[in-house]
Amino acid sequence: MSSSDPDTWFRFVRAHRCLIREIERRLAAAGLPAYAWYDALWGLESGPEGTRRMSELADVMAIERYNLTRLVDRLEAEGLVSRSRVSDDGRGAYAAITESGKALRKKMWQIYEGAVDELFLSQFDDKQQRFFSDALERAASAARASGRAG
Amino acid sequence: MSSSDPDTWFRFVRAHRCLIREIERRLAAAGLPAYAWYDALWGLESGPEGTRRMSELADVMAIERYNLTRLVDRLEAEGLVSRSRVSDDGRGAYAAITESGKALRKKMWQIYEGAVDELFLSQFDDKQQRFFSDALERAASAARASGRAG
DNA sequence: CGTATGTAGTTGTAATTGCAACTACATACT
DNA sequence: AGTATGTAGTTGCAATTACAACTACATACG
Repeated sequence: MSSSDPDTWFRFVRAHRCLIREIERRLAAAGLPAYAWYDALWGLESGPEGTRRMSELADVMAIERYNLTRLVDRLEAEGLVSRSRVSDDGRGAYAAITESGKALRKKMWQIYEGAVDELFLSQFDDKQQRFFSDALERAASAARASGRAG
Repeated sequence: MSSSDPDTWFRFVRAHRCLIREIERRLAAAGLPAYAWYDALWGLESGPEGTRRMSELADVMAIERYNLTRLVDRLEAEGLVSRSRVSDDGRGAYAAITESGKALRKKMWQIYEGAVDELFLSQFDDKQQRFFSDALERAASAARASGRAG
């Protein structure tokens, strides 16, 4: 059964927009950069040695590679990230988070986590959160799988 | 309680991105316009007489007004929407969906609904969906309220 | 009435994102 | 080795989105 009540979907989309917007607002109010930067910094810091291949990072962040190229350009220009070559694959590039990048991420996290707790996580109890979390992960894989298949 | 496990949040964001990406991919594959157009068309069609004030539509869609202006410009250029003045408020403008706009929305919905059912709604049973739907709505209002206040 | 302040919508311009094409290298197959 | 095909990453350029400033009108209040 399930299906056929798309209202849950529309609420999902609206909640996402409102939450991101409020998080951006709070970050900006604190003089911090946009959400997307956090995402990239965490994508790196959560990888081995704070380092990932470009394509791997794009995959973790679920964004397109050509967008990542320029995002990393901007982060690198601010000294938050550094690039290097991959030794065994002449095509490849690594991005690594710098100390300065780690410090910024931490600072952003103070604002970001507060907003997520207050506005989002507080709506669920632990059990609901676990269920929800798994369902979302299934949805994401289904979407990825469908995209790869055609 | 709850809180302090932001993983659910990150899965939420990733699921949103993957799903939107896959929906866009399917729409493009069917030669149809982007997701944002659907959103605006439905925002209008779901209003009284298929009409809304610009600011009301922006609010329903949870996007910024200055972005809506140009989105409606594009829709109007394609004959999907028409604009008119508000009689009792000289500042205001209405947007209304046209027959051609309704037809396109319907066509897009065939693709869109299929993707939402298959990839998203199928992850929940009815009860979970109801709970989840309510929690998302609470989160969205909390975010909006917080934005208006501080 | 006349001025101050607020709201609706738009516009100029900068930043970001999306698409298609490109370079450089890797892998597979002859 | 030599050619064909695939992958990683980047770049040019068009489309979209974000921010700040603006026009036009409304509302409040002297």
